[in-house]
Amino acid sequence: MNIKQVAKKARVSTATVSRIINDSSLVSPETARRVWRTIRQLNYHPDSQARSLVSGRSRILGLIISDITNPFFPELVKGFENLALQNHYEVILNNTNYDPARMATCVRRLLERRAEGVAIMTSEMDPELTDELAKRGIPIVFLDVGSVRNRISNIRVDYAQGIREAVDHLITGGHRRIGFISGPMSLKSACTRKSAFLKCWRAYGFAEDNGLIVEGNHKIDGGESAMSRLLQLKPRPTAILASNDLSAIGALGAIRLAGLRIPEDISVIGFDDIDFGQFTHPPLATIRLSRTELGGKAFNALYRILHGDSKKGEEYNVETHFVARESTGPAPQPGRQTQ
Amino acid sequence: MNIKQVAKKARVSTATVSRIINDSSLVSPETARRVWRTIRQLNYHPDSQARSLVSGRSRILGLIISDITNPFFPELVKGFENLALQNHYEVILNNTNYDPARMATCVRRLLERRAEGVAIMTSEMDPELTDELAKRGIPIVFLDVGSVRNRISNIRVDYAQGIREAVDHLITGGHRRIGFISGPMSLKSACTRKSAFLKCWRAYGFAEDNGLIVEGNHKIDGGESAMSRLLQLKPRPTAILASNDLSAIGALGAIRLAGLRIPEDISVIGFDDIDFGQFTHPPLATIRLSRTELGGKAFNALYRILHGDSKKGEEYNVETHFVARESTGPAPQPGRQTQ
DNA sequence: GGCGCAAATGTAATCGATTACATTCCAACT
DNA sequence: AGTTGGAATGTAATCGATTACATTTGCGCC
Repeated sequence: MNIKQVAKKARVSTATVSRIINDSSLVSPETARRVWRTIRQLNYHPDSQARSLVSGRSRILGLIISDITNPFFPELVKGFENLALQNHYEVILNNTNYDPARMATCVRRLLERRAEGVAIMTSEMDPELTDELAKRGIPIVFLDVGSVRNRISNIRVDYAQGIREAVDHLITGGHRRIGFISGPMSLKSACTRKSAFLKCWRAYGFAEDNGLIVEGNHKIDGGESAMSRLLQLKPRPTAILASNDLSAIGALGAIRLAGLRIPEDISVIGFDDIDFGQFTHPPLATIRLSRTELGGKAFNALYRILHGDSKKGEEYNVETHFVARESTGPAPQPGRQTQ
Repeated sequence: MNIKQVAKKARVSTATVSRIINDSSLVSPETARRVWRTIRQLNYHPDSQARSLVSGRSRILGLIISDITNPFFPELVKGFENLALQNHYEVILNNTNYDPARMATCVRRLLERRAEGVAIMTSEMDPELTDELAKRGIPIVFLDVGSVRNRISNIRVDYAQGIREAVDHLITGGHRRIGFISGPMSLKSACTRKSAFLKCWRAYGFAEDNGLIVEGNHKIDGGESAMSRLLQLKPRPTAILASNDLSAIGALGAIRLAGLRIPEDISVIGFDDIDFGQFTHPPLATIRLSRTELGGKAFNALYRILHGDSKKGEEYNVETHFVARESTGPAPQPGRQTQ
């Protein structure tokens, strides 16, 4: 079922069939109709490998993430993929599983498949690997990476905005002792979030009190243990900001386990706005980061480079915003603090 | 950076380079070393499109699912992908978003990419589309589809086993009125689960009481509203089985909202064993369906067909098992039922 | 020394498309 | 009538690999 068989059956040359598949404008309408009928009859599907071999365009994009089972990523993938498919690109999804060696494998495979562009959101990125890609002129878009090398585009996440809104909200509610549960410091994105928090913190003139910042692991159990450490502080923090929603959900559990009430005793705010946050008890206030938008912007960045509408190395921006839900309330009166 | 340039630089023919890339046994070790050095120097990566064009093997597998943002799927994808990558296959992931038209697009794209095999776990599968694939001899594996046409392999999920274990557990605890929150009846998998429950139900000699079976939507909000309907029954059910964990989590919320305690007033059991279930309050008992295993078996089924180790149309099996957690307990004494 | 054989390597056809260039055909214009 | 031009279509080179078949080389043996 190749182009020759179609050409033969329709009594035209392969060139004509090819023209019809790609752009019928150079072919008489009558011939086009006849050939289309043959194509349908034979159920012909052009071989994209052959097409891209000669055209030099694979119509494949790579998307490299850490781990699809991390609830942060599915929406991002969906946002990227939907746009890609609409624009007739195929997406090859790569999970590095937080393993640098696997990352190298991913890049090699994308090179062999002749991917036209690559979007990357992982911590374990060896600069040599990006050079591999860059050397071949393959556009790269990083998502949420602090410092970006020359000629590599970046989608910045404006953490500061959302954090400012959240802290404003807490301060308006009378909170002054705010704890922070960070992600694992081995993860670049966790560091970025922590330093955005710290920066906001200092901007409010608060002293940097290390006891109020504890490290979790961006998972629920890490949030639980981080929170139980925070609960031992005296005076206890009246509000908690977590580096992601999973940590915050863990914190909810630890607080409840300690016999305290949310938000009467402690307010909790997460980060990301994963779906589950709406259904925790109480529903989790959070800072929304639209991952669909993040994925979509990553695709657009690549698309614009591939179509010459923009240069490599541009910066894009995704905003974050505070989402109020029932897990925050006014600070408890100092005297009434239980325990 | 193609094979010719490597051949030229290493002063050998392209055939020799090709042999070295694929299987050096026909080449003198000395030449092989020299050519490998050149390959590394030039940073040559063979073009997989060209390779598969002539070899007739794309080393691409398709994986078609409904929606990656549904927490059921990420682990399945991971299980499939990990094995595929280990065996040097590339995976093209397709989300149909529950849209039959999009499903058709997915299949067409996989045909054009000359995928060597396709694994499918969706409801919206038009038999014409599978025929398209089957006609071209592309092996297909369905995951968890009730009735399967000839020459199509199937990974069966043994729902009965897990449900039996769960119901046994409840009955041992004295429960006799057990409600069931089903998924949307528009989804084939939801129907399969419901009928497995009903079958088990009848096997225990219980009368089929339609009031005890209400339809949710496999999401949290649907579980909430289904549960609040179940709470209006008199006498109220003392235990609930849900068609998936999200529905069960919704049920937990509705029960708490009604001022009842879990498990003292009502026991709840979910289905799937998603990660979140461990962190609900109380932790959610569930019926575990290993999605990693499901994905892995799907790959193995395809792999064995592609390597001639098995025929098309074989059946595989994935077990399900009850996982006890704190959301179940003994049935409340009839007299002591509140409200 | 010549023959045969195996190991090492090369030559060229091939996969299925695209596309530059060539050809054919017919209408319009001088 | 002859020339021109453009529309429609065809011919054949090309993309980057693999591989059947051909060739070269070197060694052992009689």
